[in-house]
Amino acid sequence: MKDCTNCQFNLYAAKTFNKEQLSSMEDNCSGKTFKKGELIFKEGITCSRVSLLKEGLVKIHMVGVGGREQILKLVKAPNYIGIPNTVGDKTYHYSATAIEETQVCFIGLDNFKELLHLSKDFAYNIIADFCKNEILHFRNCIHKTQKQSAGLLADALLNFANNIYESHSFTLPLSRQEMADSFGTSRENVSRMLSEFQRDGIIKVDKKEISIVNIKRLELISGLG
DNA sequence: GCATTAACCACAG
DNA sequence: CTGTGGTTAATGC
Repeated sequence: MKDCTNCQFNLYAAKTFNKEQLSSMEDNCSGKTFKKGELIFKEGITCSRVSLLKEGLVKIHMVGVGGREQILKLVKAPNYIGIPNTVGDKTYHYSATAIEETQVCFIGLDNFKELLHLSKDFAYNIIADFCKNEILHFRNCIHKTQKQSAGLLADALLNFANNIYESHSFTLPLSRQEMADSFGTSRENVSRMLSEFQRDGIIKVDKKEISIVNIKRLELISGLG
């Protein structure tokens, strides 16, 4: 029934697996589709598996000070989500929610470990991914503490345009509140800034439809902070 | 002082 | 859930 041969994770990280190893993977993974807004895993519960994001877009979020929600990052398929929760106390330290129709494949922890032992390339790819992520997080950390909200909003819009949708026009998958939760401002501020960007001819906004008119200006705002 | 930035509140679609 | 307007507090010329 299941066939992991053409799973993008084989191409992405584990293309060295042989037939037997693949069939072990096939026996031990299970796929599930999540609709926009559906929770994939929740902060606080026990973690016993790794999630492979095969299709879609997910927000990684965590409850912060005073119950305030913080969106840490968006993850686009194909990617792993939740591996850091599989070590130590094996508890999810953050939640993942689908913000677009999303397909996830779960693989049991023991099986995952076995695969790590089986393939150096597989293991190395995961480490490489983590390294990239940590550096990204350092950069993000600096931005969030040193930039003011207009710069952060510009960053967010550029991220959608350049990395997530690879287009100057896109539909925001997040509400204004969620945008605010991404970089620690108020939803009012996000509304206002989007209006201002539009007024200044930098973007065009129609509800959640965004198109970037003047990307140079946006980059300038992002750079100025 | 005066300007800027942003949070909080209230109210209208 | 959004967009606006008023108000207030903090910070920096």
